[in-house]
Amino acid sequence: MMIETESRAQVRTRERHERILDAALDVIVSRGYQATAVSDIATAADTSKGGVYFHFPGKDAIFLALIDRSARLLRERVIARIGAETDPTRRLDAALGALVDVFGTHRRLTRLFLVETPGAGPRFYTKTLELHGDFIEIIAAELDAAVAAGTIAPHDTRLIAQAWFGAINEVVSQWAVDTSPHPLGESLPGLRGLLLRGVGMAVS
Amino acid sequence: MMIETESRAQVRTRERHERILDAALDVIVSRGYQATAVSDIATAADTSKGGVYFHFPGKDAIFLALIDRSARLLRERVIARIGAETDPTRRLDAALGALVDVFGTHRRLTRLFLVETPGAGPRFYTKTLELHGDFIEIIAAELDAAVAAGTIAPHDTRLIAQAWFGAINEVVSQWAVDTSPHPLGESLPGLRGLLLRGVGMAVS
Amino acid sequence: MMIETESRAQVRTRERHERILDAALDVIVSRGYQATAVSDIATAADTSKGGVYFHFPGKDAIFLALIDRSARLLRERVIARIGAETDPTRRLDAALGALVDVFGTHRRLTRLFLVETPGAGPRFYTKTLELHGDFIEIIAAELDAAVAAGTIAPHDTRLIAQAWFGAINEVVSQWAVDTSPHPLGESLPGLRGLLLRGVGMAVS
Amino acid sequence: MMIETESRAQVRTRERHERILDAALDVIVSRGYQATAVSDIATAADTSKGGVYFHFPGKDAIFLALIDRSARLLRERVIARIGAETDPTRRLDAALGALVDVFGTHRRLTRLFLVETPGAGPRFYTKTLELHGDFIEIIAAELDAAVAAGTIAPHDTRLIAQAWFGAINEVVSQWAVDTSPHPLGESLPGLRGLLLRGVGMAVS
DNA sequence: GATGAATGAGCTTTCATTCAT
DNA sequence: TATGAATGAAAGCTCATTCAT
Repeated sequence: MMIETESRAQVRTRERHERILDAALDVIVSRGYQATAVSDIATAADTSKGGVYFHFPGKDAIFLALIDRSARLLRERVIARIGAETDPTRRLDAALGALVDVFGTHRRLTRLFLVETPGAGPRFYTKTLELHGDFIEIIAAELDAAVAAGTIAPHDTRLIAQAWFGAINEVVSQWAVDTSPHPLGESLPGLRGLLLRGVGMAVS
Repeated sequence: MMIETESRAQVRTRERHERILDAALDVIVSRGYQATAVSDIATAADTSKGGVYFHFPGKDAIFLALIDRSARLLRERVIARIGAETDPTRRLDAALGALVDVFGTHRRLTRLFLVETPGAGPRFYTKTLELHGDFIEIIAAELDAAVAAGTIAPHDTRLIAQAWFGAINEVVSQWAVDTSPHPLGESLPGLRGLLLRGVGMAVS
Repeated sequence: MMIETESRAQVRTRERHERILDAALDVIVSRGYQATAVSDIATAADTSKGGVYFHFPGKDAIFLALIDRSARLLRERVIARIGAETDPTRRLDAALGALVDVFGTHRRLTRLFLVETPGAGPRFYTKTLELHGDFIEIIAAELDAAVAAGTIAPHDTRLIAQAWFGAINEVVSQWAVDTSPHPLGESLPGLRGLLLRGVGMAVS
Repeated sequence: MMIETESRAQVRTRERHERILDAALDVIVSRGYQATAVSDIATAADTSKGGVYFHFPGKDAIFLALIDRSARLLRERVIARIGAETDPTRRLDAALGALVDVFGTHRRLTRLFLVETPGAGPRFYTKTLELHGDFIEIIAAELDAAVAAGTIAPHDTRLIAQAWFGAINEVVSQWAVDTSPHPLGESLPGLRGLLLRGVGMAVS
C-alpha cells in the first residue's frame, strides 16, 4: 500500500520541475517564446541552465510541458463547471459561460496558448490544433447531447463547436492582449446571445 | 501629362521591392517568421542580403510591409464583394461569404496574418490587433447598417463583429494549417446559419 | 603662356574634389575615421557614392588626401609665421608660438592629424610618422640655425625637436579633445618657458 | 582564515580572463583595435567566440579592461621606481627616468595606450584623457613636491607635467612604431637635459 | 543532482566597392 | 561624369546545448 508515497528525492524533483514550469510561464508570457532564453527561465526558477536541462531535454520540451499543464488546468476547470449541471440545455449554456469565465480568470494561461502557442512557429502547429481541438471537443460533446435531447436541431456540431471556440477565442485574445481592458465578463451576455441563438436556442 | 510615368529605374526598383515581398511571403509562410533568415528571403528573391537591405531597413520592416500588403489585398477583395450588394441584409450575408471566400482562396496570405503575425512575437501584438480590427470594422459597419435598416435588432455590434471574425478565423485557420483539408466552402453554410441566426436573421 | 589656365571641366573636377575633402573633414572629425562610411562623405558632399569613387580610388585615399591637404595648410601657416622673423633666436621663439597658435586656430585640422590619424590603424602609422616628421623638421631646422648662430649650445636637435613637438602635441590634443576648454593661448607662456629654458635660452 | 583562498573554479575563471586579455594584447598591438575581430582574439586565446563573450560583455569591454590592466602595470612600475628615492630633486629626476625606462621596456603596452587607444575612436577619447591624466598626475605631484621643497621655482605644474608627458610620449611613440629602432635609453640624456633645465634645475 | 564555463552554428546588420544605366 | 542598386565578405553578438567538475 505504499503506492502513493514518494521518496524525499522524488518530491524535490517534482517540485523543481514545477518551479521551472512556473518560471517559464512567467517569462514566456511577458517576453514571448522566441525571445525567452533558457537562461532566463533558469534565472527565474532560481536554478542554473544545467539544472533546467536536467529536468527537461530542451527548450521546446519545456514549452510543450508548459502548455500541456496549462491546457489541462483550463480544461479541468471548464469540465468541472459544466459537470455541475445535468440538464443538456443548461450544460450547453454552462459550457459557454465556463469558457469565458475560466479564460477570463486565467489571463496568463490564456495568453500562453491562445497567443504564444500559435506564434511559436510551425513546429507547434500540430500542438495548437490539438489544444484547440480539446476544447472544441468539449463544446461539440455538449452540442451533441443537446441535439440528442432534442433541445436543438441537428447541426454539424464539430463545425459549430469550432466557430464557438473561435468566437470566444477572438474576444478573449483581444482582451488578453489589450492593455486597459474592461472585465471580460461584460462580453458574456452578447456572446451568449449570439452563439445560443445561432444554434436555435431561445435566450432569456 | 507625364504625371503617371515612372522612369525605367523607378520601375525596376519597385519591381525588386515587390519581388522581395513575394519571396518573403513564400518563405515566411512555409517556415514561420522567426525561422526565416534574411538570407533565405534574399535567396528566394534571387538577390543578395545586401540587396534586401537596400530596399528594406531590416527584417521587421519586411514583415510589416508584407502583412500590410497582404491585409490590404484581402481587405480590398472583401470590400469589393460586399460592394456588389446594396440591400443591407444581403450585404451582411455577403460580408460573411466574402470573408470565408477570400480567406479560402488566399490560403497563404490568410496563414500569414491569421497565424504567423500573432506568433511573430509581442513586438507585433499591436499590429495584430490592428489587422483584425480592420476586418472587424468592416463587419461592424454592415451590422450597424442592418440595425439602422431595422433588419436586425440592436446589438453591441463591435462585440458581435469580433465574435464573427473569431468564428471565421478559427475555422479558416484550422483549414489553413491542416494538411489535408476539404474545401473551405463546405463550412460556409454551417457558419452562415450560426452567425446570421445569432443576430436574429432568418436563414433560408 | 596658357600654362595656368584650366578648362571649365577641369575646374569643376577640382572643385568637386575639394568639396569631397571638405565633407570628409567634417564627418571624420566628428565621428572618427572608422565610423565614417563613404556614403556619409558622399551625402555631406552633396553627391553620390559613385561620385566619390570617381574622384578617389577608395576610402583610404580620401583620408590620405585629406590629411595631406590639412598638414600642408598647417605647415604653410607655420612657415609663414616663422618667415616673418630673421633673427635665429626670434625665429625659434616664433616657431614655438606659431605651432601653438596655428594648431589652436585650426582645431578640426589639428584633431584630424593629431588624434584621428594615429588612431586610424597601423595602415597609417607610416603616414603619422611622416606628418609629425615634417613639423619636427621645421623645429629642428630652427634649432640648428640657433646652434649655428651660437645662440644655444649644441644639442641632439632632432631629439629636442621631437620632444618639443610632443610637448605641444599633448597640450594641444588634450585641448582639442576636451569639451569645455580655456583658450589654448593661455598655455603658451608656460610651454615657452619650459621649452626655451630647456635649450638654454633666457626667457623674459 | 580562508579569506584569501579561491576555489579551483575561480582560479580557472580568472586564468581564462587573463588569457583572453593576453591574447587581445597580442592581436590588437599587431593589427590595431578596429582591424581586430573578436574571433581573432578567441583564436589567439585558444578558445571560442562564445567563450570570450562569456567573460566579457563585448569587444569594447575587452579593450577597456586591457588598457586598464596595462596602464595599471605601467603605473605601478613607475611609482615603484620613484618610490625608491626620497629627496624631491632626485625623485623628479627619477620620475623622468622611470617613464622612459618603463615605456621602453614594455613596448607593446606602450604602443597599446599611446597609439592604439587614442586611435580606437571617439568612443575612447575620455579613456585616453584619463590614462594620460594618471601619468600626468604622477609627474605633477613630483613637480609640486620639488616646488614645495624650494628645489625649483613655482610653475603651472599641471601644464608642465602635460608637456613632459607629451615630450616623452612622442619620443617613445616614434620609437615604438619605428621598425628598426635604436635603444630608447639613448634618448634619455637629451630629454633629461631639456625637461629638467626647462624647470630651472641644474643638469649634471 | 546542480553548476556554469565553453562551444559553435547561425543571426542580423554594415559597408567598401563595382558597374549598368 | 554621376547615380544608386547590387554584391558579398565580414563583423559583433546570441543562445541552445553539452559536459567536466
